[in-house]
Parts: sequence; structure tokens; C-alpha cells
Amino acid sequence: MMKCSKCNSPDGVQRAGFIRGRQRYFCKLCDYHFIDQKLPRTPERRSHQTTISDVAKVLGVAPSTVSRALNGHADINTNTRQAILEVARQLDYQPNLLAQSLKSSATHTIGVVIPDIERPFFATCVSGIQQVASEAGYRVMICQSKESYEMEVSNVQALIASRVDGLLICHSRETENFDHVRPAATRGVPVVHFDRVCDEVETAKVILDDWNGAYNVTEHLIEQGARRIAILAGPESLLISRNRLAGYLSALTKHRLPALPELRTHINFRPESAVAALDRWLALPEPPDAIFAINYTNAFDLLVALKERQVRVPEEIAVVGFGDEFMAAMIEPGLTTVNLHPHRIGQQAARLFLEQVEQKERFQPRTFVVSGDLIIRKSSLKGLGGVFSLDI
Amino acid sequence: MMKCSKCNSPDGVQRAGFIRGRQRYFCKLCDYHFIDQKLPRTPERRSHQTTISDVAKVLGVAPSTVSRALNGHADINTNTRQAILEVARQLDYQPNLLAQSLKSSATHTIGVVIPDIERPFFATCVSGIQQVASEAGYRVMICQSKESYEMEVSNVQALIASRVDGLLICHSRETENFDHVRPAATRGVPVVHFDRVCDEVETAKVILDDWNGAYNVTEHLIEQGARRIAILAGPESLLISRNRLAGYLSALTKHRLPALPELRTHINFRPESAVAALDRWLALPEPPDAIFAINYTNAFDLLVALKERQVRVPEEIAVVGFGDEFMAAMIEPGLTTVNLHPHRIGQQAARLFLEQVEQKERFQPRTFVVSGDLIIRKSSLKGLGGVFSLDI
DNA sequence: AAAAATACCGCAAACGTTTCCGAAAACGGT
DNA sequence: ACCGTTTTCGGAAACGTTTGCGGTATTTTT
Repeated sequence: MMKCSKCNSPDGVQRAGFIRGRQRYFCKLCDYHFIDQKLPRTPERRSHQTTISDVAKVLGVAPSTVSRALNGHADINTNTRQAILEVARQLDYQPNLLAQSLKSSATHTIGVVIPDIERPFFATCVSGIQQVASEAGYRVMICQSKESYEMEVSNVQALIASRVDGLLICHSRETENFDHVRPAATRGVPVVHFDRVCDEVETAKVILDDWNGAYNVTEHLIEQGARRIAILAGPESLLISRNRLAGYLSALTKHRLPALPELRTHINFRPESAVAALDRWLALPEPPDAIFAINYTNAFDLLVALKERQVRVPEEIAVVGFGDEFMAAMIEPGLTTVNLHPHRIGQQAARLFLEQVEQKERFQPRTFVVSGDLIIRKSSLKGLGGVFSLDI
Repeated sequence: MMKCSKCNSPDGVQRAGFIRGRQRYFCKLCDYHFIDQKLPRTPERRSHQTTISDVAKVLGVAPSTVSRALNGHADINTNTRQAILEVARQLDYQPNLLAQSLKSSATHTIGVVIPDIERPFFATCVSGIQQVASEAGYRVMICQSKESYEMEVSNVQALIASRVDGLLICHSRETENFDHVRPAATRGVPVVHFDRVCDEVETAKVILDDWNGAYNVTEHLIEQGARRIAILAGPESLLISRNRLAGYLSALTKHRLPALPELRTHINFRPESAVAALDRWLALPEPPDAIFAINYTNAFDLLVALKERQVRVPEEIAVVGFGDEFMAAMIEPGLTTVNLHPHRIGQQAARLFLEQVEQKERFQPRTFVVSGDLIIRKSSLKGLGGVFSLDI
């Protein structure tokens, strides 16, 4: 018969049902329930990681002493500290960051949400973020929304649940509701917006200087002798679209050129729409002599389509884009664009986060503007077309 | 006088030095040390997150009951469970993943180390990894080695310290020692290599089919009528370089073409070296009629240099690259390349990790080969040059 | 009616740190 | 010898979960 695991005798032991598939017993003498075979408390821990307690045990000191020694606390004797450091080195002790994070509720991790890592602009932003972050001892967790509002929200929630120390986000194109980045939703986790920002929530922001970039690029076209400058703008709802349009219009006004409505088209950035707009312009009695595409991929679409249609660039029509990528220099003719410095944008976003961590409640949300540089290549050099050598 | 905080009387209380800047007292009657003003144990917790205990307290049940209810355990009464779920919803309870991870020693995070996120190939790999990972409920932590061995090692260590569940790595160009990815160093964390793998450590690997890709692209050139096919190879030490060279040589042999030593150049992928090699070839009494650049950026360098030198592509010299990127389709003439499917590579690497997690010790490391597809564009269509329309 | 089984839930020990508080010993000045 | 001081260290609680096992009430079976 079964022996009571307390009094160690079989007297008074009776069965008492099953629990989780195992037979249970009851000792009347001891008034004690028990199971036939207990599991060992720690079943041969797989790949044991050295802990503070292990170090402490070797030296016969308390875990708290080891912790203090490792963290450079003052209250520890120099000899003790040396001994502890030595043992820790020998045992290859590595602090468990999870435990540290749980205790301190700081993960030293920042979450980044971007629409698409495959787009060079965002990849470069991430690179900038990561550089600043890793220099400050932060790790980076990256999520892609793939331009979907739902994915964006779920990414934000996942990052918050992972207890990131901060959230750097560039909204998806679909996003119109921003409740998921409000302090209530992020549980007070600092949020920094970059590139596609939103006004509804008071956060630190990094934006690029759309207005000035568009102004400069338009002015450049005018200086090249263009008088009928078309603009291939994006959706009117988009802030970047509005700002770039405004810069373009200001440059026209400044140089006393009329803003012709037939030379302004809003598209959704799709290649087909860009080509369709081009064909409408080419069919005009007086086609444009320059086109400003506010999206860099559309500028490429135009270059290709113009070549197919045997229109000489820049002599007949100059083309400028917005956003300088590797390709802009490689294509023939080289594309004149504004370098948006995505690396700087990322760096700055990360710096704003660090600032916020340091200043805590004292931090005043502010907006940092990263200005672009005009990069002149062949596609816009009407006057001097062909004279310049390839700019690679 | 100071009152003893135990017997609450000033009798027998005497000062007993300072500790951490604060006056200490000693009550002789109680044999008890104390400080003048104790800190409250929990000084108004900032932004309190709802915990299991909070939910438990509301309902007057034990935290363990709440835990079981939320995790769908069997031992909970339906009414109790409903009530707990309801309260958890009301209090917006979100489990603390840090605590869960600490307990289960599983973070549901995988670490990825790549040379450079700004390179489209790697960005796309990451995208593939992330898609598979997030579908399986894993988060992704990304590090860049920037082609530096030291950074790679420190990235690996940081990820291991963060207790990632797995490590997906593409080595830097500098890396020749692989101790940092050995099981001892990664503390048993599963490692999956992709793209740039190493033979020294027994891990799951995902590689691209360099040999076949090179073979196919070379054969394609031969079919187009090329007979003097030059190869712009990479450093001989690189595995990809050797494999692609071997594929190229096999295609030549298969078609009974001689492998001419003067048409083979090993470079370090630098644009200047590519152009220098080209100029040497053009100076030959009998220049090549096709060039296979095993690196896609070098293929672009060649196209640009050939245009500068007024050499017609593909009529005089055909050019093919390796690795299909956005640009290959955009440039004029379109570049014939092998699509390496970086997205699939990433997906497969993530899948191998998931497999390893599932099978645990039973997992047999295996190597998965992702084969490339030949993408034919204008730059190699010698026979039919100009007939095809732009492939965008 | 006693024994056995079931259903449900609580206690407490972990996971690995950090840190508040107090103890003990050593020290120094009357 | 006494008292105040300093130095150094240990105990234990806490961070928020999960989970093995035991207790109790209720139901079912002999």
C-alpha cells in the first residue's frame, strides 16, 4: 500500500481521486493529501546560465553583494569586489537582461514602425536610428506595417506589450486614426514621429522640409529656363503632398509665373497614373517644358515613358524628382532631385527619443525639420544639357 | 528626542552613525537600529500597469486563478473564468511579456544580424524573415554589422544577452572566425545562417544557388551568340565568388568554349576596379563580346562605363549581372540578371528556425538551397537587341 | 454511509535581479 | 570602557508571471 509521504507509514492512507491524471492519496492520520510520485522541483535545468547566485555561492557571499560589486556600488570592499569580478569572469557570468528589465521596467529597446523596410528611404532611416540607438546602448526592434492601418496598430500594440522604452513611428498611408499612439494606448511610452507625422497627438516629430525642397527644385527649373512647369502631385489629403505643392506654387509666384491648373495633376503614386498624366500633358496644345514629380519613383516612370515616346530629356522636357536614392545617379540621364537625408531623419528621431528619456516629464515635444539638398543632375539641365559629364 | 520605531518610546534611543547620508539611531531596549524617516515602500508607482494581482484583488481570487483563467486552463469554473475575463477587459489588462519571458525563458524574439540594412538584398531578406516570424508570433530584433567583424561579434553577444530565441545571421565580409556563433557562445540558442554561410559551424543554412545561376546566365549569353565571355569575379577567397565562377566555367565547357584566362578578372567589387578591368579588356586585340559581372552593382558600373566609351550594349558587348533589384529593370538598357529571391531566402531562414524550435534536439541541421531565376532584359539580347520592349 | 472521484481554487515557490534596511565588526575619540 | 562613527555585508522584499501541489466542498460510486 501507499505510504504517506509525511508520516511515512501506510496506515490510514486512502485513495482520494485523481488530479491532472495522477492518483491522489489522503492520510487520515496526518490529515494530508499527496500524490504518488512528485516531480523533482528543478528537473535538470537545461543549459544552465550562470546567475548571480552561482557567483555568490562560490564565494560564500550574498547575491546582493555580488550585484553591488558588479554594478560598481560603493559599499563593497575592494578585495571582495576583485574576487567577485574574477569569479564572474571565470564562470562567464552574463546578467539576465530579462530579469533586469523586469526589475527596472526599462528594456533598453526601442520599437520602430515603418511602412516598408524594402523601400530605401525607410531602410536608411532605420539605419540612422540604429546607429544613434546602439551608440546609446539601445537595441532596436523593427516592425513593418506594409502600409496597412491594421498591421500598424497591431505592431504598436506588440511593441508596447514588449515593453519597449520608446516608439519611433512613421505612419502607414492608410492611417487616419491615431488613437493607438496616444499616451493612454502607449502606456506613457514616449513616441517620436518621423516623416509621416500626425498633428492630432502631441509628440516629438522629425519632418523633412517639403516646402523648401519643392521651392528650391522649382526655382532651379525656372533658372534653367523652364516656363511651363508641371507638377505631378500626390493625393491632396497627404500632408507632404500639400506642402510640396505649396513650395512649388511659391516659387512660381516669386518668379511671376502663372500656376496653370492644367499642369497640376494629383495621382496616387501609381506608375500607370503617372504615365497617364504625362500623356495628357503631351497632348496639350502647349505641353509643359518641365515636370516636377513629388515622388521619386514617379520621376523614374516619367523618364522611362518619355524615352519610349522619343521625347528628349531635358531639352524638350526637364524632369526633377524628390528624394535621392542610389538609382537617381545611376539612371541615364541622371535625375535631379532633393536629397532628403533619410539617415539624418532617423538619427534625429532617435536623438529626440534619447532626449525625452533623459528629460522625462520636463521634455517639451518639439518638431525637428531636416532640410534637403538640391542634387543637380542631367535631367534638369536644359541650358547646359549634355555638357556635364555623368554624375555618379 | 527620537522615538524608537519599535517600542515607540524615546527611552534608550541613541544615535548610531550615518548611513548613506542619513542619521541612524539605535534603541537599546529593543536592540533595534532604525533611520529617522523611512521611505515608503512603493512611492506612488508611476503609470501603473494592470497586473494579474490587480484583477485578482477586484474579484477576491488568487493571482494563480486569474493566470489560469486567462491562459485557458481547465481547472477553472466557467463563471469564474467569465468574470475574470470581464474584469481583465475592463482594466485593460495586458500581460507583462518580460515577466512571462523570465519565467518561461522564451522571449518570442529572434535576432537578425545582417551586414547592412540599406542594401536592398538584405532589406528584402529581412522582410521575408519578418513575415514568417510575425505569422508565427515572433518579434524581430535587427542588428547591422556594417561589414565589420567586431560589430558582428558585439551584435551577436547583445542579442544573446537579450535572450533571443534564435539567431539568423549573414556574416560580414571580414568575418573569418566563427567562434561567436558556436553553441557554446550562443548558449544553445539555435542559429541559422543565410546567404553568407560558414562551414565551420554545424547549423541550418540557407544559400542561394550560385552555381546554377551562373551556369544559366552564361548559357544564355552563349545562346545569344556570345563566344568570348568575360567574367568579372569577386575575391577568390569568397565562396560565392568561387561557386559562380565554377558555374560559368561549366557552361563554357558544356558548350565547348575555351575558358580564356585573359577574360577572367578578380576584383574586390569596387566600381573603380570594375572600370579598370573593363578598360583592360577593351584594349585587348580581341575584346570580349559579353561580360558576366557576378555582382550586380558592378554590372551597373560596366553599363555606365560602356556608355561613356560609346560601346553599344548589347550589340558590341552584352552585359549580365547577378541579383535582381529594382534598378535592373529601370536602367536603360534593362539589365539581364538572376533574380535571387531574397524574400524567399529570408522566409526560408525563418522557417528553418521555427522548425528547429519545434523539433528541439531532434532537429537535424540541413542546408536549403534557393534557386534563382534568369530574368532576361535588353542588355544581353544580342541577336534580338532592341526588338523587345522595355521590361519594367 | 463510507469511500472514491471530481471540481475548483489557493498557497507558495520559483525565474534572476535590484535595493531598502538593518546587523556586525572595526575604528576612533573621549 | 563607553559611545558615536564608518565600513562592509546579508536578509528579504519586490518586479509580474506560472505552476506543482495541497485543501475543501461537492458529487458520484460502492
